[in-house]
Amino acid sequence: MAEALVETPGAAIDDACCVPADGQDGLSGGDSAALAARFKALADPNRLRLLSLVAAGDSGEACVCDLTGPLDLGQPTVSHHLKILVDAGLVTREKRGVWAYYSVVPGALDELAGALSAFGANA
Amino acid sequence: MAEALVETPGAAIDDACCVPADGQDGLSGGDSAALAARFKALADPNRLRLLSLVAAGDSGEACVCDLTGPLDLGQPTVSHHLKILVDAGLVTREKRGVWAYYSVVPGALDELAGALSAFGANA
DNA sequence: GGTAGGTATCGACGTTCGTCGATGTATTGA
DNA sequence: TCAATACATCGACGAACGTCGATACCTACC
Repeated sequence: MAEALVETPGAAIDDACCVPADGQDGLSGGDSAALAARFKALADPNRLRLLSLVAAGDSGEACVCDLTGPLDLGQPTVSHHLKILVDAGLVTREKRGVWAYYSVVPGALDELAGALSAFGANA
Repeated sequence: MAEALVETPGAAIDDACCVPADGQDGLSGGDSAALAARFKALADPNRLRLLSLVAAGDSGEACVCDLTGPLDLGQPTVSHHLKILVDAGLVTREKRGVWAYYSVVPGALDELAGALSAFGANA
């Protein structure tokens, strides 16, 4: 890191690039797919706001009717986004009576944060 | 930039759900859009593998020809994905001679990781 | 039983995304 | 000068996504 200048031109420039391929450096296909699936659940502004609202809820939870108002979205759309967050393993659904309460899965976001930090640690 | 996460903790439950939570509890629209834009850049398995390969490169950098092989993608597609990562501010492009070297922006992924941890801290 | 309210699911629509082949641009070497 | 290489851009195609209205499901209350 921190070496901007290249090696001397001319000599090592013939086939200097395109050498590595020394085994599988990066993520495996399965790992990248699993990670990407969870990042995809976070790749929407409304879902991020849902997650924020749920985490800021009274005891870390909120019901659908609390979430339709601040988002300017219809109730089916909010329910759809919540299902995506549940399928990604980021929030859980608990039905109490008529209402459905959503809460953030403990550690799920920290796990993703750790994966991100691991990327930067290599640089 | 994307700092302020949540304030104004929710109100107490009366006898029912749906207390409108008058203020803006969660992320603002702009913050959520900015965060979602960067998560969207991570929401693809091939881009995650690109990021991993770049970070695992020789001095934290790699050129396009190093990346087309392990990914089973065409060169235009790899270039397209790299452009998305550059536009998201996650990697930088530096052209040296004929080759274009990509490297991970220091701190960019840690910033995202911090935003994720802030979500979980509220639960 | 019947009614009312909260939530999930379904079908459809327009938009965005991922991928590719073809082509353009820039740099190197003969 | 010309040819070759490395990379970016363009145009197009199919698939997936976000949103909505309509509707079905389920629980509570009369």
